[in-house]
Amino acid sequence: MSTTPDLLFRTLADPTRRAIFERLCREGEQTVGALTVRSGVSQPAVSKHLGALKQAGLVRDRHEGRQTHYSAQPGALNPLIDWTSQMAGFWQNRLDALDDLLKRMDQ
Amino acid sequence: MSTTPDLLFRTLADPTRRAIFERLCREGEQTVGALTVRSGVSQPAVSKHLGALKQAGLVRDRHEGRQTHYSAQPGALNPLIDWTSQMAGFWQNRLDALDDLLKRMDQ
DNA sequence: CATACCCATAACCCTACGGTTATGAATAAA
DNA sequence: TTTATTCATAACCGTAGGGTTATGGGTATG
Repeated sequence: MSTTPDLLFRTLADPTRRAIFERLCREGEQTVGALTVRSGVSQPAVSKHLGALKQAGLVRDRHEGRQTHYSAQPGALNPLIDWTSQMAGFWQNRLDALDDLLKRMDQ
Repeated sequence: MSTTPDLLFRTLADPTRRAIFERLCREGEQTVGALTVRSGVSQPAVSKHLGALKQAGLVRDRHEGRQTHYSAQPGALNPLIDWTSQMAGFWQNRLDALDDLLKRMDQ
């Protein structure tokens, strides 16, 4: 039983937020300041996006002195993977059923 | 090169719309009227969602008399699958690099 | 022809939410 | 201790978009 992918889809729907998550996946742990550079938005905006990503379980934070390091938590993508393969599975099942039907009609 | 999953994420982010797509995947082709029943929203709302799904390539429509039949187009999920495995891949690469580093330090 | 049905579109409303600036708490540096 | 830095939160604004009702075009039915 996979948990609902609802929050995951909503969280990843925003391009800016998804870009931040992609950077964390590609480049590993980053501070808020580092993520703000070339994000195209202000530091508070980045903080809010990181908050949303954290609530969705997509990132972890680690405090060190006055800076906060964020890192991706890729296991959180599993419900998404489950959902897509489930959808593909339903499709395949109906294809198999159609195949069966055609075979029986063929006899 | 996978096409951008942006439109896909945005389209699937809405629960009502995603529920319609799920029904089409599970139960196969449906008319707008059939989809409206138990969708929890009005017929125009369903039509708008189907329009969005169609624009994202997630469904196809087929006109027959005065009714329109919609069916899921699961191949359209491929960019999503590509994106998730790419993210998982970046993660794995960085893990491998760390592993290498630890091995070299161990010598 | 008149009527009923199915769907799409238009016009509108309202909320969610992504952006901003302002500010403060916590920590490092002078 | 004073000053500077880093981040999070608050308060606010504007817009995108999902909901509704109203309506019309196209097709089947009486």
